[in-house]
Amino acid sequence: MTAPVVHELRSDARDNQERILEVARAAFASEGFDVPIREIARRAQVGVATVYRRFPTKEALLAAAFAERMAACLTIVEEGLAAADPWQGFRLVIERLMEVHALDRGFARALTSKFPRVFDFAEGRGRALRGLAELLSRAKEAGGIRKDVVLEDVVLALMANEGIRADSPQARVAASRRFAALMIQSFRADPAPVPLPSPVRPSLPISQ
Amino acid sequence: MTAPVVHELRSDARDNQERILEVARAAFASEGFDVPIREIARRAQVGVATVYRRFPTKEALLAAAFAERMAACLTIVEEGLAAADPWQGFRLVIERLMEVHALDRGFARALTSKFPRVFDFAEGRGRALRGLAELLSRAKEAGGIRKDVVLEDVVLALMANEGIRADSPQARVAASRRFAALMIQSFRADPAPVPLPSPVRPSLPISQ
DNA sequence: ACCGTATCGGAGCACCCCGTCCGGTTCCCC
DNA sequence: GGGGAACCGGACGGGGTGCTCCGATACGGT
Repeated sequence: MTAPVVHELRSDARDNQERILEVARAAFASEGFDVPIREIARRAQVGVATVYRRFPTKEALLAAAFAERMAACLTIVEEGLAAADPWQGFRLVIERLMEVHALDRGFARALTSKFPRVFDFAEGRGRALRGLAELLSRAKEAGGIRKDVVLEDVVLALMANEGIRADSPQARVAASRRFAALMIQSFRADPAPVPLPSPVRPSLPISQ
Repeated sequence: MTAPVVHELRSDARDNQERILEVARAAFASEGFDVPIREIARRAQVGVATVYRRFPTKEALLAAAFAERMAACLTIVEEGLAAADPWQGFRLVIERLMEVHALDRGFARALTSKFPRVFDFAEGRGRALRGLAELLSRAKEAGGIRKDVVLEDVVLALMANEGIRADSPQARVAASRRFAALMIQSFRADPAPVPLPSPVRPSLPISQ
């Protein structure tokens, strides 16, 4: 479903495919999904045609590269649903989703971009959103979250998180952590302010 | 300073320049700043060379097109500083800045992107940020905003706002309005939750 | 060791982008 | 209205991207 059939491949072809996927994941994660296929082929020490033989289009490569990220997101949501305290579960899910998105720019963009093609993203995204909706509903019922917060607000927050840029992945994660705390604060029903993680310096040249 | 000299231009050249700027502003606002120069020339009913004659590089055209948006941002900040209640001023500034950014995708991206070249953006951005810092400081002192909120958080919020996508400019503005309210809520020192504007549906296909 | 065949990989195609060149056109002043 | 300078705009060069073709290569069963 996610990875192409590896069974009947020759050994060198299998090695190449694995190397291509590894390289593609790393490239898309750090540089976003506009990395040229040629560049991925070069880094995987492989010809362009070899990439296209395994992944007939760039979109297919993107889908394959992001499949495990999507699985990670679904796992995060399910773990959140399994948490004893729905409020804590919700909080954790937001934090962890934002961290995944911060770690992989390409995945985040792909997720919130509407790809017309096959791309089983729609299905995974739908499942994740349904899980989020359920979690949100429970957290609201338990009194942890304002009643007037809707699922669309959570989506809004996740999209917004994607707009955050920073120079390094670490800086992005730190910024996302702070941002997650701020958003959660604004969702919270309990009026008492919660402590925030340490502030971060975004990539903008501030005051100069 | 912002617009090139118009004085010694022939009448047709002046007309063309104005039409190019108009078209460029509209195009960059609605489609982001990766609109091809050819396309702008076509819409302005002008040859490519004519665009390049007035604006020697695409960056120059961007700078010229965004100059008035930058002025608008500075005006917004100054009006916020002039407000009697620093908290209300801060609130209004955030809301209005986010609205401007939502209305002009290209400008938002240009602002938070670090252009290496001339681009007097750095100066305007610096002034805006200093104003924001002053406003934030006053609002904190007046007790409207949490003491642990720093200027970087405001920048974070503005960058995040840029990540919000929607199908139409109206939808973007509505989404930004909601987002601004959420962020302001999280900055607020007063524990009582404030009402939010009506929820919005982001461009993501939700639950499907 | 050998050979058929799956696989490889670089050259090549079609397209799009930014920015320039130069012959033709238009304005403006007299 | 006429001439010269300012101006226009399509064609062009250089570079980049997704994707394909086909001769060269390497695997692996015999």
